[in-house]
Amino acid sequence: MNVKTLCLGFLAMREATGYEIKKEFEEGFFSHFIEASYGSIYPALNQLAAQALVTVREEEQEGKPDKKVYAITEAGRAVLGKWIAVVPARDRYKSEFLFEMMLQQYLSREHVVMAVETQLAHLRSELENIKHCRGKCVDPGMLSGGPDFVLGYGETVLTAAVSYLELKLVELGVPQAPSVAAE
Amino acid sequence: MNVKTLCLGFLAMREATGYEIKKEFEEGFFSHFIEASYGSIYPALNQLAAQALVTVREEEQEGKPDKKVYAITEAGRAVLGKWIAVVPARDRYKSEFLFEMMLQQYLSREHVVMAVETQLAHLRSELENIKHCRGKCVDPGMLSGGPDFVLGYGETVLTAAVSYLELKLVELGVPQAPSVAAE
DNA sequence: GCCGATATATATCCGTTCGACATATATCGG
DNA sequence: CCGATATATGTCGAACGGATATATATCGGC
Repeated sequence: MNVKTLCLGFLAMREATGYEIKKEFEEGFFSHFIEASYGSIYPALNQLAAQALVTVREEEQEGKPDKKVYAITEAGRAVLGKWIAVVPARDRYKSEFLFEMMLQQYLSREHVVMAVETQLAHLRSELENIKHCRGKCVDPGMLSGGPDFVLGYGETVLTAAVSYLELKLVELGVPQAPSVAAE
Repeated sequence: MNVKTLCLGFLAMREATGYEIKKEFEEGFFSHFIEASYGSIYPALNQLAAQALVTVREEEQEGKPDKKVYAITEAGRAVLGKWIAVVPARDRYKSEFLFEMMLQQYLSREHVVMAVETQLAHLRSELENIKHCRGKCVDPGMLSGGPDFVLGYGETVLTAAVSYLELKLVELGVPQAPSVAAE
């Protein structure tokens, strides 16, 4: 599933600029399971426009740089249906944290504790983000099933991970869960 | 955390060939949170050897291709400690499955059910793999903390995901969980 | 008041990495 | 006997990530 498909999929929900897409891939509904850099988003949008799967509308702004707003076309919606109707590939998961934990014997106890606490902070901030996304989700005529399903999945998995690490911190002899504010 | 570090980290546990490293990244202890292709593993091993962080021993075999067995050096263990003693970066997670679920409205109900069942099969096979790894883990003088911690983390997260999807399948009106043999 | 940091916005560059392919041999099942 | 699978190393092109460049406006701190 390449960046072109990801951008087209996002534009199927609402029109946006390249900058906004990147931001939403970092903070929005898609942030838990999608990653893409400017270096791949901007070329992808150009290609989509060249194939007439999206339209571009240049808007001049005062005090801010001009922007190019991309919107999906009917042809775009049609090919999107084809591009995503494939047997989903295995999830891909990479974790520096677990790699370090695997090689604990090469690290000091202090570093291990720090790494676990860092990971906990990351997981908790993602959980916060999901709650925030749920808040945005209720009012608009939002496609109900999709986001709900996806946010629930993320919430379930992250909550389980947090519980596991909190337990492990106790086993490591760390006083108490330093509350949510320990970012 | 680049492929060079990953290979060095693996070789810190036992000596191996490039082929074996790739296999273990797919099936072994590291498989749940590490990915690397031949196209990056073989060049990485050559670089590690050039820096004298690993040694190479060429072994001729009958009926099989010759192999190059890589083993970490003392210098290698020293730099490994430095390379992994960094604040771990955020986990990276990409999921075609969740992307498709987000865009359910562009898919048929049959496809959604198929996608969920495929995902369930993937998760269950990973869980099986973890159990299998635990089996291998007990007897050798294996570094106890590391693998245990990591396998437990994976087990926790995967189990939570499986439960969530089983529930969603019922909500989708799919008769019954088609047992573990539904790969 | 000015200086640095942050936000908005697009774009390109280089290095890393992936996925597919090439090569070679041996075994196993239909 | 033929194709698939396993062992083993390696390369190549395309995709991709991370950093940087460019331009402007605002906001907070000293």
